[in-house]
Amino acid sequence: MTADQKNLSQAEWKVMKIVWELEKAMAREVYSVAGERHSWTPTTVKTLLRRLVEKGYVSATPVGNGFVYRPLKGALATLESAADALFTNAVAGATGPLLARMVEKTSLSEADLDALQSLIDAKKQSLKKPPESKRARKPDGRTRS
Amino acid sequence: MTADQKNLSQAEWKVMKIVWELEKAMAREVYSVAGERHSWTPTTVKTLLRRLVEKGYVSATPVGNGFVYRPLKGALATLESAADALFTNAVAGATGPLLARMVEKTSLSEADLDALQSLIDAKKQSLKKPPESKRARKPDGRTRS
DNA sequence: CCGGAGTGTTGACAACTGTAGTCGATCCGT
DNA sequence: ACGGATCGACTACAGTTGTCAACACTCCGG
Repeated sequence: MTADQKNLSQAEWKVMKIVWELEKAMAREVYSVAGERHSWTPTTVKTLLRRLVEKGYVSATPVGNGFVYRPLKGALATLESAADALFTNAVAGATGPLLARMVEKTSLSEADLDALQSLIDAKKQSLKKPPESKRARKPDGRTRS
Repeated sequence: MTADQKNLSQAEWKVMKIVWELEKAMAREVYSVAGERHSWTPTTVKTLLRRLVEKGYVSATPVGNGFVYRPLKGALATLESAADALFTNAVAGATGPLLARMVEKTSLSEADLDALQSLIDAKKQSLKKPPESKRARKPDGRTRS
């Protein structure tokens, strides 16, 4: 599915980031951004770009002499699976503190914070109330004790 | 620093996880756990273990014919820097949703949730109150009322 | 004291990464 | 139409990673 078989290497991630940022990027742009951001020669970027196409992360639609590169996988989804992998390596019990640190050192918008808060509230609820499986109960709120 | 120059590869992470779990592990144990967990031959594990020692992630104190392996870097710290790297690859604005997803799909204890909640509350505060940054109100007294 | 069992060391090797040069095709301005 | 600027394809190459087999060494039980 939206899953990615092939993993990205660090350098590839950097290029992907640029592609995601540009949304639809022409070689030139990618080269220059990558150039000043990582001091990579154009050739290096070309190679990485090619590998990304091979791995199916970006599409290259021909236009003019070259291509226009476009991300095929969403940034969020990709990051998510990377995060998943990370948590897989986490020793049981370390996930909590880990998340805490991450929340701590990441600058978030108010909306993000709100979202997280509700998430947490919800989780707390399902902890208190025994894992009654599908709490189909639509959040009509007032669970009033 | 507690920082790690060398990065761990996936396979290495898996071994590290075992070492962290065992806390102090003898070859035998690592081999067997790794064996049934990833169907690796002992030799493979030996190699990984050696590389981990080289990279400074585990110590090998001689005992008997072999060694006792012990983690040198804490699991949390290591995970943390991995998480850091991950966020570095994140496109601006994706961090919030990413964290949300992570919190969502991770099972957390009540304590963890509480911790996160306070973190979030704190963050919200500092957002509302102008980023007056270092409000290092040091009790040198007389802030004059 | 000896031999088997368990360990670490070496050596291998293919695939994947990080970086980049060279070359021929192509496009645009003049 | 021509030449310079671009661009992608191909090639290269050292270093890292994933997996192991062979071999040599040490320790314990008999």
